[in-house]
Amino acid sequence: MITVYLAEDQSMLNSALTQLLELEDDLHVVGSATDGAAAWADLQRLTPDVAILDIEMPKLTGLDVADKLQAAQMLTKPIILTTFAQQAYFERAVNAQVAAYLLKDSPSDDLIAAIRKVMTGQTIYAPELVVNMLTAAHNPLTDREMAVLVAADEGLPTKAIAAKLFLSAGTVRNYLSAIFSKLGVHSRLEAIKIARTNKWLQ
Amino acid sequence: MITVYLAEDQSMLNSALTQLLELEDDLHVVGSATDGAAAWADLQRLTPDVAILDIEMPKLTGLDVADKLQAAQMLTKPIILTTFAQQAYFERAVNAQVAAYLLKDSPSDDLIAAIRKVMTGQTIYAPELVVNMLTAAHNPLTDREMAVLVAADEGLPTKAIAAKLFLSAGTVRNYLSAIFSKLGVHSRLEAIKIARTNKWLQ
DNA sequence: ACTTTCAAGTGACATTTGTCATATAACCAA
DNA sequence: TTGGTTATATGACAAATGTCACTTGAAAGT
Repeated sequence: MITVYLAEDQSMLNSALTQLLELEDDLHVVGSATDGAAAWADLQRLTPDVAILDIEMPKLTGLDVADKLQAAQMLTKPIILTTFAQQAYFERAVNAQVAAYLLKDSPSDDLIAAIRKVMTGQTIYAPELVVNMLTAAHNPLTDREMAVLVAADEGLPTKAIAAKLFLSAGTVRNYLSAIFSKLGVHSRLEAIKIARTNKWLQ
Repeated sequence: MITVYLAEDQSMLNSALTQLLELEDDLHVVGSATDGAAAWADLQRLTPDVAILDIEMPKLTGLDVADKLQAAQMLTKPIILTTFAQQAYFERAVNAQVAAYLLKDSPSDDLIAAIRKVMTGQTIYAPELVVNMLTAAHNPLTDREMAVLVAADEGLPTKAIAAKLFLSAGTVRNYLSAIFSKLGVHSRLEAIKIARTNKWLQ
C-alpha cells in the first residue's frame, strides 16, 4: 500500500483527486491540505510515501515544502504538480531533487502512473519542460538592473527609484537604458512586460 | 439519468471530474473537451442536460459557449466552473442566464450537488460572488478610457495608441490624464497597476 | 428644454524619459 | 597584467509624457 499526501489549493481538484486516488487498490490518501504550511506540518507527522505538491499555494509554495523535505532528509518523495511549464520553477524543483514534475495539463491517469513509478525509484519529468530547458531564454539582466526594473515595476518615477537604491537619477536612467537595449525595447512598460512574460518579474 | 458534458482545458481536472461524475449512479458524462470550439460543436450534436464550462479555454471561452447555448435556445443548462471570483465574468454569466456559477475553490461534491439542483430548476451562485457584487470597487473609467488604458498596457507609446484607436495623440494624452486623475496617480505604469489589482485589466 | 456626461479635439507648457558619450574604480578571469 | 564586466556617475539633448485650459457635438437623464 502506497501512502499519499495531497497539497493542492484548488479545492475542486484537491477533492476530485483525493477521491480518485482512493479508488486505486494500492493507493491510500492519508491527508490533504490547501496551503503549504498545513501540508508541511502534516507531512512531518504522517511521513507518507509520496507527497503531491502544487507550487502556487498560500503560505508555503510546493517548492518550499520540497526543499524542507530534502533538508529534513525525509523519505517522502515529492511530486510537483503544477499548471504551467515555467523554467524557473522547474530548475528549482530539479535542485530540490523532486521525484516527479508533472503538469496539470496531463490526465489524472498520468499522475497515478507517476506515483507508482516514483515508488520504484524512477524520476519523471514532463517532456515539455526538458525540451524547454535547452531553449529557455535566460535573464540577461544584472542584479543591479533587475533591482532598477523591480522598482520601475512598482510605478516609481526615476527620482524615487534613485532614492530607493541610493543612486543618482542619471544612473537610474542609464540602467533603464541598458535594460531596454538588452531587451530590444524603448520604454519601461515594454521592458516590464517582457520581464513578466519571461517570469523574471513577479 | 442526467447527461453531462464537460468543457475544461486543464486535463488533470477534466479527466478527474469525468471519472468522478461517472461514479454517480444518476449522472452520465456524454463527452468532454479541452477547448471551447470543440465543446460547442459537441453540444449541438449531443444536447446534454447540463454543460459544465470553464471560462478560460482556448478558441471560445465558457461564457461564449453559454451565450451560444442561449442564442440557440437549447435546453442544455450551462454551469460555469471557474478559478477566480471576477466580477466582470460573473456579470456576463448572469446575463447569459447560466444555471450555476461555481468556483474551483469549492469541493467536487458541490459540483455534483449543483448538477442535481439545476435539474430541478434552481439557479446557484457561489456566495462569494454575490457578496462581492455589492462591495466591488466598480470601474470608474469609461469604455473609451479603458480602451486607451488597454492599449497603454500593451506598451504602446501615445502615437501608436492614437493610431490604433483612430484618435489624435493629444486626445490620447487627455484620456490618460483623465484616467490618472480618476485613479489618483501620475503615470501609465501606476494606472495599469491599479487597474490590474482591481481586475479591470487582464 | 435643460443639464450632465461622454467623446473627441487643439494648443501650450513643464517635466520626465530615453539616448549617448564619456569617465572612474573595483573585481574577476585568462 | 591585461582586458572584460559591473557599478557608479555626469552632462547634454531629443523625444515622449503629463497637465491645463479650452471647445464642440451627441446622447442620456430629469
